[in-house]
Amino acid sequence: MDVRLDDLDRKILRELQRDAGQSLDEIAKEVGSSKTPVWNRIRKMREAGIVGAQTVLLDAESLGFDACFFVLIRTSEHEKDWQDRFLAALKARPEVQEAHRLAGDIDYILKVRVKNARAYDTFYQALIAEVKIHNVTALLSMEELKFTTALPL
Amino acid sequence: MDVRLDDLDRKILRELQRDAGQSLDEIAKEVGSSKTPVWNRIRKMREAGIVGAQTVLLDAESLGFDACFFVLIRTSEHEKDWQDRFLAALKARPEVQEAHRLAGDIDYILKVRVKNARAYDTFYQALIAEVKIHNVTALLSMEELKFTTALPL
DNA sequence: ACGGAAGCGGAAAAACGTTCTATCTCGACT
DNA sequence: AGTCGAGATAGAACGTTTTTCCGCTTCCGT
Repeated sequence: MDVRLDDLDRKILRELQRDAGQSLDEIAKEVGSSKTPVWNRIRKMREAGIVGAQTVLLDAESLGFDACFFVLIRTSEHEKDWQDRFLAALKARPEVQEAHRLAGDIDYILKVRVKNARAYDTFYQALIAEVKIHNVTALLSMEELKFTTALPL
Repeated sequence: MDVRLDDLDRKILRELQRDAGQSLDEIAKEVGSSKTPVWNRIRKMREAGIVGAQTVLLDAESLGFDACFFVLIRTSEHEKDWQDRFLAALKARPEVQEAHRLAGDIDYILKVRVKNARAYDTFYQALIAEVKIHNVTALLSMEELKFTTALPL
């Protein structure tokens, strides 16, 4: 079920990333093809899991989300059970927008988006009450200089 | 130009975040309204800049982007001119998916998505050749535990 | 050169976005 | 309390887009 992508596929993906709202005709014109092949290729890439969710990006600030933290986590616990509970806690909390397990010194990094610093503290207290964490450093974002979900194809 | 959001607006935004591909009828049924108000409200929120770009999320791994780094940057330069050049460099590089200016000890954090560790090194060398940076720490992601662009409304 | 599979462009059918209009709701004012 | 007006709503109407279908071409293996 794997799909080998050619140049046309990549052009289509580029267009979809740029604006998923445009019509097939527009995409077809842009990539130099016609409607049917564009449609078939998108369908295949969807089935293959290359193309995932279609979404809109909302402006966090105008919705009152004024604080964004990057949270660096060190833990002394490395058993499976602890990991499972930690992961479940992260997935259950919508303010956690991103979570990565890292190589090296620091074990995890989270990106947490909340309404204000107090909301972050509430989140933080709830998290450390739920799972044991050795060391936490929070980095507060003052300004989002760049944000994109697009991959450079 | 500001829009005060009511409960219906938030329901619509929640649906759009969940799946921006569904039809107006589906959204209307889900939020308990009809097509026209849903359409008008989305249009207004678009104009107000609350609703931004519509995009698809692609699977980075199946497209060969196997490495993701978080880059912590300290600099000794804090003049306007340096900042401008640094910002321009970040915006020009598509592998930089996210960049924040931070409060405190560390000045900037970047999220950099590349095909492999070598590609990261290429990026890193190019960046430090372009702008003077005092200290850099790269955190390598082993596993993306969670990713969402959705805000918790 | 031939056969077959895969991909293509264009046409038809179904679904959808967008506009319009009449109706409804709700708050302000007398 | 009653009335008026602004703004929002449901539903129908219209034009566009998606999705399916089909015949044609291209390309590869034999």
